Amino acid sequence: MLEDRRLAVLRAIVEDYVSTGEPVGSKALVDRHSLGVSSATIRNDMAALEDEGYIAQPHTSAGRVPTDMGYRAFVDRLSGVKPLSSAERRAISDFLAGAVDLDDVMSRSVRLLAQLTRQVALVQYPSLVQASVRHIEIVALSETRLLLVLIADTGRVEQRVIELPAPIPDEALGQVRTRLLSAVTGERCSDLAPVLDGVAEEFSTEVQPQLVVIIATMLEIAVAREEQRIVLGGTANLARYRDSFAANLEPVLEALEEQVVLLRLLGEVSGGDEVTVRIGHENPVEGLYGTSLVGSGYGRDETIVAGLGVVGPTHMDYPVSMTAVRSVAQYLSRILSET
Amino acid sequence: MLEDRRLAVLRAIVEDYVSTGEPVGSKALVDRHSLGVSSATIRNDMAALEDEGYIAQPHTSAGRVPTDMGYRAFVDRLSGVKPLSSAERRAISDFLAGAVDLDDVMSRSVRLLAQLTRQVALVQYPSLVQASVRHIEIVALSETRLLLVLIADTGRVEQRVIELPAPIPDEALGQVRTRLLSAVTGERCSDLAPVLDGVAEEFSTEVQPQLVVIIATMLEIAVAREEQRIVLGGTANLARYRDSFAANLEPVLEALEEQVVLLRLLGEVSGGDEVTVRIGHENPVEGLYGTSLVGSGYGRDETIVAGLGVVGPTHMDYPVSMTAVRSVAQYLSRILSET
DNA sequence: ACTGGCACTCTATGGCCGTGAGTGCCAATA
DNA sequence: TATTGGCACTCACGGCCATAGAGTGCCAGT
Repeated sequence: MLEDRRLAVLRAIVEDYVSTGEPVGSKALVDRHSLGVSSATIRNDMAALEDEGYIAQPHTSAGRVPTDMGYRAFVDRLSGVKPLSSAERRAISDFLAGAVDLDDVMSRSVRLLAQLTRQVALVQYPSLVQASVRHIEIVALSETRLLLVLIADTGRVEQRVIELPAPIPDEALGQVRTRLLSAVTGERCSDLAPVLDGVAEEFSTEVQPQLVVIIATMLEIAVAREEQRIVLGGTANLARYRDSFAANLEPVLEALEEQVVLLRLLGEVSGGDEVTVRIGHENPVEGLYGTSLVGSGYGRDETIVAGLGVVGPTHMDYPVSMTAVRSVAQYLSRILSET
Repeated sequence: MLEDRRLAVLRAIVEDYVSTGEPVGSKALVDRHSLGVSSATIRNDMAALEDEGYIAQPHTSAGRVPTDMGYRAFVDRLSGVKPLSSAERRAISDFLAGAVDLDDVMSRSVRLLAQLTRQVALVQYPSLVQASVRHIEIVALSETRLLLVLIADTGRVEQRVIELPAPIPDEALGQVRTRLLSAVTGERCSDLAPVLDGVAEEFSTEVQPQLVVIIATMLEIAVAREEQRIVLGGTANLARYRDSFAANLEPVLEALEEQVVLLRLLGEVSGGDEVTVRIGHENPVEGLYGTSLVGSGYGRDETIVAGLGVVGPTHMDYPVSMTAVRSVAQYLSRILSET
């Protein structure tokens, strides 16, 4: 009973602070929410909440502001599911309509997510690690240059130009192509190493050095996860904030430029298909202590292949962000599985 | 003589304002530069410069600030060539070292440019319009799905998945592939339409509908596809400014997210291999009235294929930006031509 | 357990004023 | 004629003070 109201107060504080951006006092609280008690009672509750670490005051005689711990409690126990509005449904179906290309899907997704949440959106390209090889293609560009193309069943296409140590005759290249194609088609990208082991030895010693380079490059493309690309959108939304958050955007923008950092962040919140939230100091990156990350994994046929999410100030609208992230992740999974 | 000193004063004002960020007064000017005259003389010159529209004062009894017209004069007639420092040379050669892939070259270039100028850098992918076809590849993904890959001699690789109206037999596909390959290899991308005209009619009526789709897609990739990509880097540099420029980043960030806008801007400054500058209101985009764009085209074998540049506040360091842009454009052209 | 009331604390706001940088003008000068 | 020193004037900025108001904590009463 008492606990219940305290949590209701916390929820009200979070909601008010998120919408106004200013510390919220006891009087304003009872005015805006029908809590059924007087401001004095609220004050007692607020004092208790402050003792427990859920809220804090910027200075004496100012309203209260949620702490990271407060947001955490809000997210874990208080925020209800916010259904999508019809406009949002329409936006998503519009987005579904024009999907042609994987690149296209990615850039549309990131724009959609940024628009729905009015925050910075991140979408990671499907990883090759969990994917299977649908096809490979080897094209001779010149005597000593090859183009190697690898097509995964997620629709992702990777290509790499290979510089050969020596020319390779056309008929030998044809044999190599056939042999490699039959070896890797349908295999998991992560399992290519054992499959390709020993293949070079099947061929004459004249083409072995070239073949070694080709196989090495193929493994590099398939396994090296550092190649992961992330698309970013809605950066301008950061500048919309007029509070202290906008005052030091620098570390945030810096973090957003570091692919490595982003991959690490997304990796941490995209373990499953549930929406995960990192709030303020829960972030492993110093520059992001004032921001929160809402993310989720998405996948193909029940397997998580990549992550997506949004980044914004800790005082973001979590319910909106969480439902948007969840929905887009689901739609994206559906599209991938249909392909 | 008189004209000479007035211009020297203008140059000094621009330089001081760029480095300090604050309106510059007559006294500060004579202190920091050895102009050989007293502050009263400078005041007369400044009044004249103001009459002519080169400088302005934010309010009475404040120092002067260059106008867009002042920057324009500075850029056109006053800024000397600033040679690259050894550290900068080293940065560029380091950048040259690890170039493997076209994607890699692009992302390295943009980072390099952002680092050299400490501003937002843009690099446009080489256009296909001026390029020739080095190779095409048609891969059957399933009965009714093809992957079409086009490799240009700029190193750019475009791919597109094609949904066929009906299956196409393997042997027919082989013929189509051979025919198309011989038709387009070595041709200019912009000249593909006449080359491919009538090719469909050479084949049996059963595969004609499919072939039409394939050819249409190829043309789309090669010609119509103005879907030019632009890589962007150094956005965090925008937030480094502590003056009024940082106060409204929003329109700038918005403009930077609009590929269309960026393409238009870059297109305007990358006509030739000379560095071009758009200052403040010279920009066609309202949100960029407070920014300047320094850009240049780069190319392959004397032909301009794309543009690159930097975006920053009008009070940027033009000499630094201009030399950086020029150098990177030259190095990029060299790399492309070597390929 | 809740409420009304009250004293207290601070921040934010606005007016006031002195300071100083910067200007324009003018008479004197080389 | 171009330059200079001098001088009065303007105006943003920072410090200071008083006031207003929002918000708190506490306590006694129900």
